[in-house]
Amino acid sequence: MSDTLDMSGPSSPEQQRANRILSEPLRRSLKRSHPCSFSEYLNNTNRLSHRHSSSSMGVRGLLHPTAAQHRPTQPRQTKPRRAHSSNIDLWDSPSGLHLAHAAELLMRAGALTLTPTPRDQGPPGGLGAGEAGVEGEEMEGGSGAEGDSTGCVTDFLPLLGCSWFPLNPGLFALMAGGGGFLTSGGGSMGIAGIGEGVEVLRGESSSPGGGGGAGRRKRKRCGECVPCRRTGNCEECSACRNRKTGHQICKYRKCEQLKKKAATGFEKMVFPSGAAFPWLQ
DNA sequence: CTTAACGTCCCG
DNA sequence: CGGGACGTTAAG
Ligand SMILES: [Zn+2]
Ligand SMILES: [Zn+2]
Repeated sequence: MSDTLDMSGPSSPEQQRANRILSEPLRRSLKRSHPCSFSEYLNNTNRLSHRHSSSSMGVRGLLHPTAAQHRPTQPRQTKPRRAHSSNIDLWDSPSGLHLAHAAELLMRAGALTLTPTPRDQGPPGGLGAGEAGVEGEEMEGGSGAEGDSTGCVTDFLPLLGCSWFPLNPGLFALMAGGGGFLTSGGGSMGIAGIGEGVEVLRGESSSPGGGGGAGRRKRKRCGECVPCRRTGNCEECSACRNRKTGHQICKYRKCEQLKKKAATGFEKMVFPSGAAFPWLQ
């Protein structure tokens, strides 16, 4: 598996982590969809379209917004909240397309074709070894830093040339959701930057606030922004004061990235044109 | 197990 | 909308 895929030595823990991220979820998903999964896949897709009606939860406010949301009975504290989130993560897609396989394929293709992201960053471990002085937490803006990324842009579209694959720009977009950027080049597209696309995909596509569920993964602090680099709790802010019940990190240590609302794969992608969905225009 | 902290609900 | 509470995830 790693014959052709040689990342010039996984010396940095980061790369190892990335490796894991790529392979672990992949494994999982493959397992989920069995060897001879095709029929099953289709079946599941159909099944899923019926909205896993008997999910442990998640139906909460979906049906019977009134009946299901009967919380007024108790002032609170009775915690009739989610009836526990033993929810099995179901891979569903908003558009009805089952992305699990698409994800695997694309990620695979991406991993094999694209060179690993040039810019490495270490959120957890790279905390001290990071470049001190960068301090620019707003490294989000993708437009403008295209110069180097072009290096790892590859047209693997023909590579995938499978007719069965529901090729839809949206899918690509989703793939790139992990923080990558889509670059369109005269008919062909490429994805620059391999992120945690898989995670993004599995991260509950249902409306987050709509009572979808609790499937979303927790984001981790970037470890680069100023607050992240801060050490020690101030013990004075509200978060510090009521840590017992608040379960929140000190306000002065809250990662800048995490302060922003979690973006879904859809919202995350940005095109050179600046439009989120150019093909929809 | 325990601890740290993210996500989300919920109320003011 | 902001802050608090809580469930939950993730790491030790
Ligand atoms: Zn504090
Ligand atoms: Zn940060």
